Amino acid sequence: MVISKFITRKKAETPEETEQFSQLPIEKKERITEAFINEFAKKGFRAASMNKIVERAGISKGSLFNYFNSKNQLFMYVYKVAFERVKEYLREVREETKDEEFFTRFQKIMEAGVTFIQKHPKLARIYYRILYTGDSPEGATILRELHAESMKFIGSLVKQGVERGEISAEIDVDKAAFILESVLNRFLQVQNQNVLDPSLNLYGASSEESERWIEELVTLLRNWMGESSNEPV
Amino acid sequence: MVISKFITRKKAETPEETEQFSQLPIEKKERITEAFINEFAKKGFRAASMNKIVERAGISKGSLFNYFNSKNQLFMYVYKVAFERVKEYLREVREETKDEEFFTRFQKIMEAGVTFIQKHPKLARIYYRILYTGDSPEGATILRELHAESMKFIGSLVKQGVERGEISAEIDVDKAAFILESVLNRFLQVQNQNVLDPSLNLYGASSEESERWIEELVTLLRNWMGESSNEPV
DNA sequence: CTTAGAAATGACCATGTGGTCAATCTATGA
DNA sequence: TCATAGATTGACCACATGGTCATTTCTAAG
Repeated sequence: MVISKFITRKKAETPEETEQFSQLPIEKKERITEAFINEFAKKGFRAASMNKIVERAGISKGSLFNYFNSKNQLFMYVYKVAFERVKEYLREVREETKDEEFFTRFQKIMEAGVTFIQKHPKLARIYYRILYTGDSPEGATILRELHAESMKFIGSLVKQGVERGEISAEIDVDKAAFILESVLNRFLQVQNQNVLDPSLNLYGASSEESERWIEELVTLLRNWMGESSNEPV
Repeated sequence: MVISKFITRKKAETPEETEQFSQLPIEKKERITEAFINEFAKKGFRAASMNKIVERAGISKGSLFNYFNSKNQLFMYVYKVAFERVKEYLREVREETKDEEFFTRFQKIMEAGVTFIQKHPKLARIYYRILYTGDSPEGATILRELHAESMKFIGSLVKQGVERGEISAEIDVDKAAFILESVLNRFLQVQNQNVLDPSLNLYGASSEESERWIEELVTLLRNWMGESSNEPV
């Protein structure tokens, strides 16, 4: 019966939405997508229940499996949606802060990150979940892409900062990018995960509190790595 | 039948090992614990299968549920074991590097982290998993404790560094600790999660490569925040 | 109003889950 | 040798899972 494995396979599993699903009325599509995101954000991939999703979305199971061939494909679709939104957002921020001085720019990027998480906490949860559960191998692929983009983004900022003389010229660009990316990532993480936040009181903090934190962090970083710093070893 | 809920409850669920389990021959205990760790590291809490664990450990299901009252309690036990080992390790490193200069100390701590992950990759996986799955609420409690410890640890290092004049005195200790902790954490994360490592080539890197990376990172940090740095704003 | 084709449905399936417990085995002491 | 108490077992349970598909419902053209 090995052959049947190949014969009965319906379609390749792509992250793309099925034709049938894409042709649905927008309102219904959105309601369903919302239900997907909620369930995956709450439970992660593996524990997410197709039955619950069906229930939340108010459609029948048969329909769901007409729209998507498998749980995996459904997840890939959700993930792709989230991914696109994040990329879009990154692009906007980069454009908006194009002419700012390096550290001001970095500060605004951090603030934008906070805003994004506050606006889309569910998507953030999905992102942070997939990172470590590693449930869905294809998800990992997309994630790698996303992360690479983020590193490239920060890396280019740093390089530009050096060229403009806003950052000490002798600095190792890659390492500096790594450090900045670490701080940025960690900060957003703490905003999103109360587990990590026993003493900082940043989880669920107000925008004002977050912004003050960011400002102080950036001030610190600026004094450390700003171009007026001492000569390197 | 609400009452039965309380009457039939066997024991409070503590992370402690059961009396019965603790009295097992050490060899058997270790074999079983190993099986636990393997399964949880591979699948995470929710997807880990008690049946598989039983199979791996070579014991019967009845025995397993004699040793631990529930999957949750079993997980708590495993987690506690891992937690103790990490704490123990942290303590050692702190003691060993007591008299070093701040940045040298920080460097050694990073190296120690890498070593730990290389020695106990499974435990690291469990740690990184539980972070975001949030499956087990009690697990989150322990995790918070661990993280708080790590922050306290780095915080005290920084304070000491300032007192000794190895770090610029005007620096905000909390923020500096946050930054250092971010970098440390991120670095270890990248070592452990290939998803995060598209360009850095640190995942599964040799000790030598890791150490060179660490050295360069620390050099950078030292030049930025070392006491010979420029005056703060 | 009829009817053909598409869309939606939910009962159903095999499989796997965490957890139980009466029956069996084992080791010790008399 | 037997009796007894504790440890060990695995068949068994109710339930949930992802996925299927024969049937019903909807829709729109003739």
